Amino acid sequence: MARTQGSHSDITGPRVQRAALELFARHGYAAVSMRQIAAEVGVQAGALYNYTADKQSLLFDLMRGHMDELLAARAGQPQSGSPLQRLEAFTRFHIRFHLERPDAVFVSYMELRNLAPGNFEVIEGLRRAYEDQLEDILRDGVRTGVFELADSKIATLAVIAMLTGVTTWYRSAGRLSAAQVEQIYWDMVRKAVSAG
Amino acid sequence: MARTQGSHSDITGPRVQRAALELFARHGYAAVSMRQIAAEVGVQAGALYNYTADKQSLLFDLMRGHMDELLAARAGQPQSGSPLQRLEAFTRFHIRFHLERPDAVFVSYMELRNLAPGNFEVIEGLRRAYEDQLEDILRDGVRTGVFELADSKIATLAVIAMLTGVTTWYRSAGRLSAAQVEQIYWDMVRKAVSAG
DNA sequence: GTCTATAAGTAGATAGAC
DNA sequence: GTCTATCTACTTATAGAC
Repeated sequence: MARTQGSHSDITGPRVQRAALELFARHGYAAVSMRQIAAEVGVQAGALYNYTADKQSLLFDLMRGHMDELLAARAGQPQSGSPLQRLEAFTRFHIRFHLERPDAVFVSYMELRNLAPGNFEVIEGLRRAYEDQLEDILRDGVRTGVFELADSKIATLAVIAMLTGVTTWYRSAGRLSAAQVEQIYWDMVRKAVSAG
Repeated sequence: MARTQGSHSDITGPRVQRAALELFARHGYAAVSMRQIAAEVGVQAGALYNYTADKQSLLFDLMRGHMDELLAARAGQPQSGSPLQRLEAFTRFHIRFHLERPDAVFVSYMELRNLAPGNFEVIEGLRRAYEDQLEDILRDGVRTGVFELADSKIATLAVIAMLTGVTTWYRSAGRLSAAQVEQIYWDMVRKAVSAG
C-alpha cells in the first residue's frame, strides 16, 4: 500500500471515507487506529488530517451521510396508497436499501455509543424521523381497521428490528436472492400487523 | 473508590466481572481500559490479573457465562405441547430472559467482533444451538400445517431479531410492564408465522 | 497534499515489595 | 491479594520540510 509522495486530494478523500467505513465495520471504531486507516488508503497517518478534523468526525460524517442518504432515498419513494400498500413499499425499500450497504448499516447501528453527545443527538433525531414514517403507516392502518396492533410504537420498533436483522446474515452469494428475501420478510410483516 | 490494602479474593472476583460487564456494555470492549475496570472495582490495575489471564478472557468469560445461563434456563423450561404452545413458551422465555439481563445481552451481541477466533467459534456454536431450538419448533409447525413459512431458517432469524430488539428500548420504569411487552410481542410472532 | 518526526498521553501486562 | 513501579508498544494529533 506504499505511495510515492504527491498530491491526490480529489481521490484520497473518498478513499479515506471508504477505508474508515470498512475498518470500523469489521473491527469497531474504538479498535481501529488512524494508522490502520492510513495504511489502508496508502498514506501516512498525518495526511488523514487533511480530510477530517479528527477521528470522531470521521465516524460522525459516515453515520450522518448514511442517515441523510436513507431519508433522501425514502423521500424519493411513492408515499401514496392504502396503509397496506404503503407498508409494503416501506418494507421492500428498507430491505433493499439496507442490503445494499451492509457496512454503513452495521456501523450506524453498532457505533452509536462512540458518538460524542452532540453528534449522537443529531443521528438519533434522523433515526427517529425515519421510524416515525413507519409508525404513521401503522397508525393509519389501525385507524382504518386493516391492521390490528396493541401498540403502534412497539410494533414499529419490532418491525424495524426484524427487517434490519437481515443484514446480519444475508450474503449476496447465498442461496437466496435479495428479491426472494424481500418477499419472505414482507409476508411475515404483513401477517404480523394485519387484523384477523 | 479507593481501597485500603488487604485480601478480598472472595468478593473481588465477582466485582471484577460485574464492573467489566457494565463498562463493556456502556462504552464497548475496545474503549474500556483495564485501569477503568480496576477503578470501578476499587483496586489497582495490576490486581485484576489475579482474576483474569487477560482482557480478552474477561470478555470471553462474560459471554460464555451468559450463553451457558441462557441454554441452562431454556433447558429448564417445558418443551412439550403443540408447535403453537412451544412457540409461545419460547417467545415468552426469550423476552423475559433477555429483559432481565440487558447488559449481558448487549455485550454478547455487540462484542462478537472482539472475540479471538477460537473464542468466537465457541460462542457462535452456543448461539446456534439456541437458535436451532426455535427452528425445530417452526419446522414442526410447518409440517403439521399450523404455521406457514416460506423459509424456516430465515423465519427463525427474523423472529429472534425482532424479540431481541426489545432490549434496545425497554426500560423497567417505562409505560409498559414486562408482562405487557411479552404479550404484545407474542401476538405479533403468532400472527407472523401462522397459516392463514 | 503528503511526508517525517515528534509531542504527550494511554494501552495491556508483569515484577517484586508488603 | 494488592500495591507501586515499570516495560514496551501504541494512541491521537500537530509541526514543519518538501
